[in-house]
Amino acid sequence: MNAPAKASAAVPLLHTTPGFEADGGNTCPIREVLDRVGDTWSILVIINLQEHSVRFNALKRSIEGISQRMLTVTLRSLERDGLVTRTVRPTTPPEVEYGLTELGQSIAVPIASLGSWAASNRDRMRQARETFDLDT
Amino acid sequence: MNAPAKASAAVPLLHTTPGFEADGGNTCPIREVLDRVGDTWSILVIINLQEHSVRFNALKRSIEGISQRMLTVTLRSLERDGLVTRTVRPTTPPEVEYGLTELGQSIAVPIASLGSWAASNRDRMRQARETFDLDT
DNA sequence: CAGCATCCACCTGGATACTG
DNA sequence: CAGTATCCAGGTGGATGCTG
Repeated sequence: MNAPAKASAAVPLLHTTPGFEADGGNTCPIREVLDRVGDTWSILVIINLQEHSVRFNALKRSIEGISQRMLTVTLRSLERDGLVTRTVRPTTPPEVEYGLTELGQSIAVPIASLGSWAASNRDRMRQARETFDLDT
Repeated sequence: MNAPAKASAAVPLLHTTPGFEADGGNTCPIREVLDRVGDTWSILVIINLQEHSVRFNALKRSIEGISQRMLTVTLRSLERDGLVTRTVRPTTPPEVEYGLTELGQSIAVPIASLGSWAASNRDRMRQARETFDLDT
């Protein structure tokens, strides 16, 4: 997909798994990414934009429970990180369409695989919880 | 920090991507999983346990910046969710080993792929940020 | 329609001190 | 060694009301 050319240059590896190098001062890559995308709504927004661009209120309707404020904040943050595009058509009333950038599309892939895991295993996690809480 | 066990019901699909179904009342699977694993330390702990079991203080040393409290809390939470095992050997001083369950090993896979993405693309995200902030 | 502004309750996680 | 207990600052996100 993207050129991983300069990969192992800068960061000293403390772990073998890519993306989890701890380095002095800098957070490891995956923490940095999760700090931006690991909030309550970002991932849901990304998934909802994966197939096609969507307008603000349509997006709001498709993500159950999200407030207007949080949708705005989340979209702004994703746009800032280069994952989402914002297109305004100066009609009346205005139409604003949000879509994924190439970068946004690419992160949707690993996110989707985490989603698959979640769909297959959340019941197992729930059961583990109940069992654990019984022993308390 | 306790969540009373609530109803688990059949979930209607609202989106096509597995793991992202929105449903009334129930959170979609991936949000439920991220609510447990998306905190500051869980993922780092999982990765550090992936290769072999590790004792408490060794784990603490290998995760830069984690406090004793947060390591305890995180491990307890992961154990509760059935991702981590805790083995106590009643020696003096006590030895406590933490390792991944089968479930824990399986989630490490999608997490690792997200880690790869992060390693390859965090620079792009950083650049997007800088560019965005300049226009503001 | 697509926001922004404000106020605020809650939760996360850091610092610190003490224990079997 | 492997925790527990307590206190507290800062951030996250909900509710509400107003605008071009």
